[in-house]
Amino acid sequence: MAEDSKPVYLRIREIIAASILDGVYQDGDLLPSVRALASQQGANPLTVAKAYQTFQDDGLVVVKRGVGMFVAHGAARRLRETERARFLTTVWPPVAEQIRRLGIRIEDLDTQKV
Amino acid sequence: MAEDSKPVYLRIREIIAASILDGVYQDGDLLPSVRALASQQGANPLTVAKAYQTFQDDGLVVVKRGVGMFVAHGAARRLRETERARFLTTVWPPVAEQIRRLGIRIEDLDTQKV
DNA sequence: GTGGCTGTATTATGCCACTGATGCACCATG
DNA sequence: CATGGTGCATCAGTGGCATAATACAGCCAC
Repeated sequence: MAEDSKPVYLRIREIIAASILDGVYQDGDLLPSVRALASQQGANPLTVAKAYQTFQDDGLVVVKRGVGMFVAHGAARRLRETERARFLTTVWPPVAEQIRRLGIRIEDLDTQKV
Repeated sequence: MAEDSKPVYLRIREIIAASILDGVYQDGDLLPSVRALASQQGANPLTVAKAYQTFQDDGLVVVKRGVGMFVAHGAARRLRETERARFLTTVWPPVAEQIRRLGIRIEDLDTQKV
């Protein structure tokens, strides 16, 4: 009843973004091919391509046609900044309101463990 | 690019839930009619009805056909419990992970103000 | 140059959630 | 019983998403 079943291409986008943010793929690294990631995730190559497309639009990945997709220069830093801004302005406010409304204490939330 | 554009019936569901949790409508109170809430929210009556339907399924609102919808007995308490459980198991974990991944400090988040 | 790997364009199809318009069933009030 | 308010069932339209089957274009190692 929540937001579990999001579009596949957005799910895959988050997987890629998380990998970049966590440093699995660093500046200049070669990313998994659309076909490889597709078969790994059990999705259609075009769906994966659609996920990659969103990063291309933001200039976070560079395409070398015939070779593959590479992490753009400073992608992790830029991605972290934009995601951080998006989180603070879009994600957090409703979450905070829900915390207040439900009477949840901050101490009850594991903020270190995860 | 986040979860801003959710289905209308879920948006309206949240509005109703928030009103109940905040005590705007208490046990036994008459809720706004589907048509009234629809015109107020600029939505279709059926869309509002679909939102109300989710509450009926959980026994949180009682329908008196030809009269209106009423807040069920103990609805606020039960709603708070289920929403709290859902928040802790479904909503919070990914949020916490994002906080960690983005390197956001808890002190940066307004948890009192909102 | 050939084979094999990349990303991409094209077209078509199926699916499902969401939304909407209309009409009907029910009830309180006078 | 007539009126005007309820909720609800039915049918249909729309759009986004995912998949599929091809085919094409670029690059590299051999």
